[in-house]
Amino acid sequence: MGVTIKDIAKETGFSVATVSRVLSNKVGFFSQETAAIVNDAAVKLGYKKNMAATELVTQKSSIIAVIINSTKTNFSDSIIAGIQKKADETSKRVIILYAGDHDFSSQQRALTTALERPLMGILLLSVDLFAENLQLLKAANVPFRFISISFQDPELTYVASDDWQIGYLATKYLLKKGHKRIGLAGVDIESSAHTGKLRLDGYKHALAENNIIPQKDWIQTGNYSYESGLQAMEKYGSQKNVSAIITGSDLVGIGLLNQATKMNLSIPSDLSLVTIDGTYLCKIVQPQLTSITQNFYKMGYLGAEYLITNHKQNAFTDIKISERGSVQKTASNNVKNKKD
Amino acid sequence: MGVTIKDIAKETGFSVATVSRVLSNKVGFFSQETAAIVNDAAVKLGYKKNMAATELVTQKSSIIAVIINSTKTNFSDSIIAGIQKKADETSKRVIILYAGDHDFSSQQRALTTALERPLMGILLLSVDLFAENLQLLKAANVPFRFISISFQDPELTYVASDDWQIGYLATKYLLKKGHKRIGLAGVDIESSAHTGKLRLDGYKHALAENNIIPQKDWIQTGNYSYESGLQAMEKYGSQKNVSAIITGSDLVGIGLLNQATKMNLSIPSDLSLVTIDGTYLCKIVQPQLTSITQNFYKMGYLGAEYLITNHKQNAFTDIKISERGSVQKTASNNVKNKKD
DNA sequence: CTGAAAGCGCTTACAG
DNA sequence: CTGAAAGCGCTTACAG
Repeated sequence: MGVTIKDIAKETGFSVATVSRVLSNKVGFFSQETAAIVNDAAVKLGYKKNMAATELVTQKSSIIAVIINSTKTNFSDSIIAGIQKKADETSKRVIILYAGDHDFSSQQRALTTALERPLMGILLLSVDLFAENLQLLKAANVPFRFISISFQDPELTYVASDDWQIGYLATKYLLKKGHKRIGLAGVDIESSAHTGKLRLDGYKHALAENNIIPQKDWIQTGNYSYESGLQAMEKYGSQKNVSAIITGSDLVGIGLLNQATKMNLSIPSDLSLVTIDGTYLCKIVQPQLTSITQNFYKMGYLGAEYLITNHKQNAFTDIKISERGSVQKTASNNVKNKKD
Repeated sequence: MGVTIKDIAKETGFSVATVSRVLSNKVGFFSQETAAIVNDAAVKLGYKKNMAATELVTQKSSIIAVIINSTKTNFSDSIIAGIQKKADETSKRVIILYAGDHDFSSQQRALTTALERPLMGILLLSVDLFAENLQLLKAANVPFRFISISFQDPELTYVASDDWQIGYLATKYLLKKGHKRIGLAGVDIESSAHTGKLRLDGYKHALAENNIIPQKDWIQTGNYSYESGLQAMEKYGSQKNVSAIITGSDLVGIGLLNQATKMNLSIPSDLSLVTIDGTYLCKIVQPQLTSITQNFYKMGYLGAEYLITNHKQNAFTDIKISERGSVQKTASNNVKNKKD
């Protein structure tokens, strides 16, 4: 159907071997004149390389497969931008595969689609793999790395934020603002990734440093979704057991914000909010949300780099506090409203 | 490296031909017993088909490449979900390629990555292709179809909403609510896709039916972005030349909403808003935005279907009005505030 | 610097 | 129902 190197060989009188060498730029194996003739012919005939053939014979590929959840992880765009950047710099190709919304067969489909062809490696963006699918991945003998979530399992390398530090930092920040009754909402502590658990630990550690023992109802777990935010706020209730809340994601933060408004609590005067992620969503709500901001772009960039260079270590990317409008300093009125 | 059909042939004593037939399920070409033996061996050896080889020999592929902008098109998830659904139903594979943010070389990279291998077809999600890249695509002799934007060029088939109807419907809706000074903000009328122009036409048509001639400053074009919304609202100013505004996308609507708040205008009492798209963003802002809601999931589903079945016609998916909290009925106070 | 030839892992007429 | 063989479009030792 299409134009092949054979056609170019015929057109130019060179052998397919020479044409191949020119076209895949095996420097030193051809003269400039030959190259010019072959390249001209290629353009003239509208040649396009069939990578299926190349991949078959070389048994490798310049393709990085990125597997992502189809759920609203509004930060994946930044991660992908980072991956794409590194890929461009190193002449790699990026294809993206949707793995559904924590759905076993969608995950498997994505994985299979990726593994069915030669691949440079696989990057998984906050995909919490089912055990069987993880086996599939491990067995495939293809380099892979997780991005934005971390694991205990030493076989599972990752680039992520230091989630313990995130929990710790957010809590310290609120403590410094005078808050003592600080909630944590919407983090997932059931997942096989230990992101949520780490954040919880960091949070507890910071509180402990200030001799505060969190009440049970200060911690409202969830799954990082908008709905988790709504539900958490309902649980907190309007009695204001807490004066500030750390939310597990921007969407949780917004859910909490909206539910609070519905309960006639106003942010930040009645309740302070610090959200984890710091994506554009923080800026398009009112008030804008103060966040522990993750460097998603860098995560992608570094993830791709480590995959390409076959680096084996885990890595953390930087986090920072972005002050916007959802946290208020509080002095002593903390204790006043305390119910217990 | 990996296990091949040759290994299975050796293991089972059958020829590679037979193994191939079983594994690719060429019914009628093998007995059940053979199938059982071969399949068992495949599982036992951990066989994984090398699609590069299959694609090379069959000269075709079950892969649908989806090309999307890396910008915040927050509806692409729904479209992709629709595509994925149809693909699953018909045993097709979906790979996604990011085409950057209206960037020539990113577009080209995405296109090339796709075209470099056998492909079932290409779906382009609101990608406004540069002329040269469009040539590349047309020349490639691979079926393709645009989703969510439409064109005049008969070679460019699409599945989208009827954008004229969107403009018309939104305007009619506001007219029915008593508004007479109605703005249109954030639509792009420069693009090669004529989405923006169509919406503008529909808007004008509806106004004309009510003998209203839009003032020049009622129409503030843009590029569907959050910033377009902010800027448009600044242009409208607080004098309230308009009593209601139709916004070209949810992000435009939110930008407008936030800028209006900053200008001490309250929605909907001072200004009504109808946004076009109706994604989840409409529900996470306060007040929630009334929208002309597009059926993105269906767009994806239908787009994939038409691509697969080689259907040549364009198609429109349904639109509907989703009433939330950003439009107020107005009786006569329209004219009072009018400046001119 | 160039070419002839083998081979990557599959599929599929053709013959039986 | 099964097998031998050709071939998809490339790459790359090997020989010159």
